[in-house]
Amino acid sequence: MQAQKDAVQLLKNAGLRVTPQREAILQFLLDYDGHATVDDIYTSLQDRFPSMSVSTVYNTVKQLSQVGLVKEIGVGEGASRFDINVEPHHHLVCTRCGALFDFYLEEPIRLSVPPEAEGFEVEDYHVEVRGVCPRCKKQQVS
Amino acid sequence: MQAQKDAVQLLKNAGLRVTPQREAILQFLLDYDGHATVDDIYTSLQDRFPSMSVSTVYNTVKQLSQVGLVKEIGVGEGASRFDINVEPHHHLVCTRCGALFDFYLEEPIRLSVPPEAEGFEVEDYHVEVRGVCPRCKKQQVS
DNA sequence: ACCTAGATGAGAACGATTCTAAAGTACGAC
DNA sequence: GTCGTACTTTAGAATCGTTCTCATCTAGGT
Ligand SMILES: [Mn+2]
Ligand SMILES: [Mn+2]
Ligand SMILES: [Zn+2]
Ligand SMILES: [Zn+2]
Repeated sequence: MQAQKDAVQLLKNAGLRVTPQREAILQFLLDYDGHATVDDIYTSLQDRFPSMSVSTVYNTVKQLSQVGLVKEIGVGEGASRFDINVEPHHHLVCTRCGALFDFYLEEPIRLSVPPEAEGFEVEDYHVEVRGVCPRCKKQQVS
Repeated sequence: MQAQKDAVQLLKNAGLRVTPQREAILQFLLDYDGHATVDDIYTSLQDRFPSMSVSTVYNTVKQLSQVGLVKEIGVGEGASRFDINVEPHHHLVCTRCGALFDFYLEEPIRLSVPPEAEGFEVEDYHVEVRGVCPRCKKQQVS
């Protein structure tokens, strides 16, 4: 009885037109275990959509973000990553290999806003924890 | 008796060669109230160094970061910003105008690391709070 | 079946950053 | 003070991720 993660239905519910490319991109993200870049998506779908443009991937992930089906994560260097996990959560970033891991805060942050930002209206926040992932730690020389 | 923020001395102490460009860039950041981009620095020093290359600014801020004299802040879209405030602190980012404000956490975060990231070695972290700054709130239509 | 707002595809354009290679300079050694 | 050399600067090309343009195509309502 649990909500089926059907790409077509999700698109329809979001009020987006269902195209083969959109369906494939959303399905890819639903199946993908991790935080895919546009290029990850693009290359993975080359076989099935040899003529799909990289613009289409950009357009699609942007719209999926706008309707809240995915979340864009821009950490450190390089390309944005797209996260099918849209719950509020945060990320560990490996400074060696760029790997990303989800994590959750045990309690929400409490911040002291400086006078010059008095009245700042908080929408949301994201914590980026940098460090060395277990895999890179193992391979370390030192 | 307080530590003089002399650009030349800071460079020497950091073991960096003192060049006019470096001195000017570091001095600019010391005087600048905020979070300057490479282009901010570059354009502001055009008068004094008409032939300075943008590469020099990139090279210099990278080295200043490496020796810990400045901190590179990469929030959201657009160009990196460079922060002369190297104490651990975090940022409010205006999603309308891009303005950046410092803030401090009242207490350090406590995170629950998922099993697949077991053993992740934390180096540091940065909290990016998105929202609407007081100025943009005032100008708002709604 | 038809119409049209919206989507796609190819490639150009863009902004930020890095790279390259040649010419210039800081600074330690003498 | 002069010299040598390792480091720095410069201009421009190159790269990377992303956005834009516009002609063609199509999903989905009528
Ligand atoms: Mn995530
Ligand atoms: Mn700051
Ligand atoms: Zn790693
Ligand atoms: Zn603002």
